[in-house]
Amino acid sequence: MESDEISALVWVQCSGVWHTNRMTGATRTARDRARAELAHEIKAAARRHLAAQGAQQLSLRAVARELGMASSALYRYFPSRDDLLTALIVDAYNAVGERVEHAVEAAAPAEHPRAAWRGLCEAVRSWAREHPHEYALIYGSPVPGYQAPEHTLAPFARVPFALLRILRDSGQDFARPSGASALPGPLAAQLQAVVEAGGLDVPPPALARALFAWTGAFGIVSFELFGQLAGSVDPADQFFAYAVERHADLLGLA
Amino acid sequence: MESDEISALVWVQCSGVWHTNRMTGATRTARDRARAELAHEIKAAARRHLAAQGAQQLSLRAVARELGMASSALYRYFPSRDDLLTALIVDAYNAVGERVEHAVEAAAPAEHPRAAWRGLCEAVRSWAREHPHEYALIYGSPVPGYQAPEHTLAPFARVPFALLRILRDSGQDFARPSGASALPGPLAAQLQAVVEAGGLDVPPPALARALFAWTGAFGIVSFELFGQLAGSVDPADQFFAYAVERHADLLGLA
DNA sequence: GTGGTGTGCGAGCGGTGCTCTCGTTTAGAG
DNA sequence: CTCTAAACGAGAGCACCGCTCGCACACCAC
Repeated sequence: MESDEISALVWVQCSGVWHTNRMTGATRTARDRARAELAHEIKAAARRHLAAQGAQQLSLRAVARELGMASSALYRYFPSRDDLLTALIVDAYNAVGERVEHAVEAAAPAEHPRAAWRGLCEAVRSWAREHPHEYALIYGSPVPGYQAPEHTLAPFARVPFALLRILRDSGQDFARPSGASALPGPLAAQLQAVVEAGGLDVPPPALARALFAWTGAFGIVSFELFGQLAGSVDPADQFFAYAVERHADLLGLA
Repeated sequence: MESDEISALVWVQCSGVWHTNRMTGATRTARDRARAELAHEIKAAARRHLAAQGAQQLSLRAVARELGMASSALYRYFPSRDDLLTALIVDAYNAVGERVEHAVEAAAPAEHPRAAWRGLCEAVRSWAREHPHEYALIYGSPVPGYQAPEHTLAPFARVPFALLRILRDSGQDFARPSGASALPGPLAAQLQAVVEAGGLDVPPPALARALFAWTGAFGIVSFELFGQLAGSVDPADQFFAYAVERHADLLGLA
């Protein structure tokens, strides 16, 4: 859920000062502890504002007011509004990732891969419905010109990696063509590059099915949260469950 | 593409003045013509800014500056920034809807339903990639607290309706169970209500498959545009084509 | 003509992100 | 222990934002 270490690292990188982090390892000075605590409080207040009104309305000045400090003091902790948002993005990725991993774990993925896939999907959707503004922050339209920093990559990848682990442990025989026709050449090559770059242990056809299921599930959740399903299947509980089963079929999960 | 009649109607409703529209029917006064022309120019300038920097950065004052007028004068035409954005949303829905309808039409949907579905998907994706900020405006995270006005519904429905027309004209025998198991009771009931409310002519199982394909295709386009596919299948041409074919299979399109 | 109405303009209000300066406090080196 | 450099919080200020209001001017129906 929290990722203060990562945020602290970001800040230290921004200010260009490294010795404070290197010095004694575990024991920190009082100032460092106060700094970490205040940064945590800033993020907590910002997260409250985010949950209440969305990223668009998140105002540094309002956060500073709530904390009883001058707005300019916030810039000692987050160099810009975008950096604060990035910290919240990382936290959100970790929150949904943790929720998903717990749900998958609880379903005993090796024995019941289909139940694990169901758990993954339900975890994503329930978290999204509980934190719609945080979901919109990470899966909605990005801030124009926003480029995700490198350290957001690992938290971002937790959900798709959980899906790939389910597939890997599902006991499928990936060598068999599994009835589906072979992938077109260019797609197979592209996916093979992904497999090698990411050190994955599923072959391209399974990766293609995983991407299909992943994008499909998130497509439904996004449409539901962003109001595109209003007037058709809203609430989407039943339709989402239906789609999850269809994807499970396509994934070959028993 | 344009929808100035609708926008004009909105404004007239907002100002509460109806006689100007009723008066002579076709012939308008010089003032009315100037008004419509200027409203059109405002939207055009706003669309340029939207395309250049996104909805977040769209500033009424900047639009006014570009048009050489005082910012307060804009409020004679659009009561608020949100109303201007709503006008752009309607235009965007109509733009993608028109593009999709042309693509479907060009594919002779009755004879080649699968090609029509391909055309629909490629039209959506190509329009989205050409107008990413406008796509984000309508399919990304909505402005917090934003409630779509009634008159946005018809433009919004053009794409899903095009898909339903393909299905209806595809010559499928909807009476046959088509191999798939029956829908769960609650989902069937929910979809039946949708069918009746919308006057649709496809049965619930086909509607479920249509929703599945619709949300799936847009899920991929959104993920691609919003950067979620960076590092895996980006650009997503090959994967998108693969997903379109899988959905075509599930839709039963020959 | 004349009065009502639509229109553009400028000033202004409260808000925003962000910068800079200034005094204070603190941590670590000598 | 002293001294210095760094970090800190506060405040003023800049440019910009959405939006409101009052005021002139131009138009149009009567």
